[in-house]
Amino acid sequence: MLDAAAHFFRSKGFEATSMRDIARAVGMLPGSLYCHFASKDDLLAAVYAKGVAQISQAVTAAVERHSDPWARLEAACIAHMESILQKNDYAKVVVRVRPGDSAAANRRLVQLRDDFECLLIALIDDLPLKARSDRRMFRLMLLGAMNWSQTWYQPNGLTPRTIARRFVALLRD
Amino acid sequence: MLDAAAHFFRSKGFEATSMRDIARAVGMLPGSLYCHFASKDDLLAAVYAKGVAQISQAVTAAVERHSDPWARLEAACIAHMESILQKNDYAKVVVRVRPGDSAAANRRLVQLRDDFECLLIALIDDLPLKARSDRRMFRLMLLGAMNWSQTWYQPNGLTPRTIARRFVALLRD
DNA sequence: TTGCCAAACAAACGTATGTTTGCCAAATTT
DNA sequence: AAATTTGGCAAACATACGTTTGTTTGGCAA
Repeated sequence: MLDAAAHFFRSKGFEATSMRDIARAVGMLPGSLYCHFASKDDLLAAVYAKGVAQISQAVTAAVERHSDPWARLEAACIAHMESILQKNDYAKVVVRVRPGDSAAANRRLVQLRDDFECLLIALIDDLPLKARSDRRMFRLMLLGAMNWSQTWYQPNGLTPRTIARRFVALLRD
Repeated sequence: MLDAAAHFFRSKGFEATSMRDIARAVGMLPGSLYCHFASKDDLLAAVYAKGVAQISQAVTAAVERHSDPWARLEAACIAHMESILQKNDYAKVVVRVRPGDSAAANRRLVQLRDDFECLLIALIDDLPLKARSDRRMFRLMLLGAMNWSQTWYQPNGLTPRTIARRFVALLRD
């Protein structure tokens, strides 16, 4: 059920996905979904949480393999890009669905996103930048560029890995 | 009617906005909207076109006041950011609504977006970058960072103008 | 064998959706 | 002054929505 929900949320968006879509995909009747989730918003929250967890996990695992601050940031970006562009639907939902799309689950979704962003903040804090550099702006620029890539990315073009590398390179040089 | 539609499309999204919402806002009955627009998708296309036109207009006007390539790009970014963050609802809809949200109007919306992006392409082509630089990546990074700012921007924080300047500065230095 | 419980079914709930129809008054054209 | 277009009203259309209800089923523990 989570898989089906993630699939539709990421491909059609939250509002455009109906409980009937999900039920049909898993071979159940619409009402049966409510044995497992109290509401559509709850279902979204579950998918969203799993998505954030997967991104966080991929990023932390990638970061641990490096010690140089720039290498760690690059590894994080590669992991992030691969997660939201090709890995699976859960991570994609996190970028595609706005927390505000579900008034009921809004707070939980924002909280999940914020938790994840702490990872990036720490990585950028470790960077040897000029004293004047605006690290917050650095983060917002990088994360924005990455997340927006879901809009234009095509599987037959550049790989998520090289896109991530070039983004980091553009900021480093 | 366009104003009301733009307002709801930008604040609630396309799917979550009903024709009744728009009709109520302009003091008409739902059916009366169809005297002016053949469908909800047509209404979106009209709003979207006006939004793209406003951004393009603001950007070209700003660019004309400068001759230095970097100054021109910065002016363009400032105009873009002010358009999509504070000016009016039409421009905001262009960033908020995905062309795919309306299957019927998809092609027209994508076309409009592409037309606008040509402006940025030309500006970046004029930049004195190292020969190896990936200008396409440069553009996607900058545009992505700017468009995504709609997610985190708060009116009481940094102004769109300074955000744009810092984005450009991060890429130049 | 009994009792229980979770999970799913079958069917409907009330409401909201985009859209269509027939009509009418005011404005515009002839 | 007559004819015609325009723009909106009133009401309904058919469908889709998230959710609830009462009931049935399979499996497990006492």
